[in-house]
Amino acid sequence: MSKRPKFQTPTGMHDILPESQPLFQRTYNVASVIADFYNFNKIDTPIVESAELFSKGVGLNTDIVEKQMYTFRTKGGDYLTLRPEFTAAVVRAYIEHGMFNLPQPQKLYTYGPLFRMERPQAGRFRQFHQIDFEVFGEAGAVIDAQIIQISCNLLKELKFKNIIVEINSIGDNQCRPYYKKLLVNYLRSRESSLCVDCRRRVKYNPLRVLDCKEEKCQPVKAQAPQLVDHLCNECKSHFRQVLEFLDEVEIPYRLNPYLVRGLDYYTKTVFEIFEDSEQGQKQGTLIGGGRFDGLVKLLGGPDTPACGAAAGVERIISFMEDRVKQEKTAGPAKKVFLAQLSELAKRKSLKLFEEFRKAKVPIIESLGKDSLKSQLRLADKAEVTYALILGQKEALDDTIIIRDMKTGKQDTVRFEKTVQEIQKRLKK
RNA sequence: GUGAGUGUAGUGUAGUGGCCAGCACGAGAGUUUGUGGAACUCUUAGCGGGAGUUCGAAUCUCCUCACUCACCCCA
Repeated sequence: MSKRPKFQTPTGMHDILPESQPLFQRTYNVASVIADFYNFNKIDTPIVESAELFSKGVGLNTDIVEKQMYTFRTKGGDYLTLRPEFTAAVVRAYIEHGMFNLPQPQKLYTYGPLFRMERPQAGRFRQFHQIDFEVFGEAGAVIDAQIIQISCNLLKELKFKNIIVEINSIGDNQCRPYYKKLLVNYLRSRESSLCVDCRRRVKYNPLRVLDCKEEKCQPVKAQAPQLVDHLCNECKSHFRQVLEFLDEVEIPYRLNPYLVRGLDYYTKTVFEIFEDSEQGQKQGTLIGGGRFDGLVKLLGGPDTPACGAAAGVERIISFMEDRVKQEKTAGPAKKVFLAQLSELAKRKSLKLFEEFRKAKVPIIESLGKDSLKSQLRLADKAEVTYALILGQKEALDDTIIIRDMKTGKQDTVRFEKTVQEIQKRLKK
């Protein structure tokens, strides 16, 4: 790189430059249209929340809370945290505003920046964006399926072709504790065959062992008791129903008994959606989510079932980038360029520009430039259809030249008819 | 937090101990008088930083910083 600039974006954080704005815009637009169709209402929550909201909501011994939160102390002595995820914040809002008193279900969506202090790498940043959907007050398996369907539709609308849903059920407070015991007992018996990390995991987060990619642990994993086999009746039938609904809407899914998510609040259904390709493997989860029936109560609200999903905007966009390179990246092309020459013309140009604004005709100016040549060069680069040339002579005569940039044909028209004349020509 | 790799103008690159660190694209100005797209000319701007080895360092060593990638975990 060049001489290192004095100021740079902090590690893992990025400027979203003009050229990538259209992609973000498009993604958010598609999400909004979908959210609107499925009757989700938009909500925005603050970027900072009480630190405790996340430690309690997400879970004290999750990685996110343990080492990834940006937490700071206010003058008053409160601890605030840059939100590392949406769900806890949206749940807080749901409770705080008594939305449980409104007709259920309440469907909410939001999008914006999130912060996690991890080492950045492909598809992972310290400031990143998610689009988040949450449904409150509906316990039925249809909702789980619908959330997954919405997630898939979002990707489909953004032209993803080979997406695959991985799904699992991690039970609820009835069956999970029992299963955990079973698993721990099993793992203890095989402890010597586990990798170093997993031996530690057995103690504080045994489910995570199922996630381990160490070769050493694979055989142990393979023989481990599976959660699916030990679900209570309710969870079992819930899971079966979710799958039946997915079959119904023909969403391709893959059962992954090892899918465990890193956030403590999940119950029953958990899922992750990937692009089914090599790059997809590297980039990781595009959309992840699941049911969290205990969270509202945990955070002080009434016992309320809920289910949601969150989409990683940067990850989605990184797939779209290659595709979009083929398409035209330029924004809507402007059609008219205003070139001027001399002080008098400059003054009149300033006024003329305003008339174009009032008429809502997009136009590019070049008031800072003096030579006509460089102005026309700009007009050429901008690929406009017409250039307006206002020189000393025209300014004095109250006329203006309209140049057709394609044919090079020029007409002189009355200055006060400029906007009118351009509008007429653009209509053709 | 652990490990690996990379670091030359705005961008992409050449240059592995020694001639003013080249090239391309970009950007800006211009090639007689007020007219773009081509050509030509000029300008612009760089060895991430620091220390060391050496007569001499972009090049070797060390430190540091940054970026990238992987582990972990996740969107």
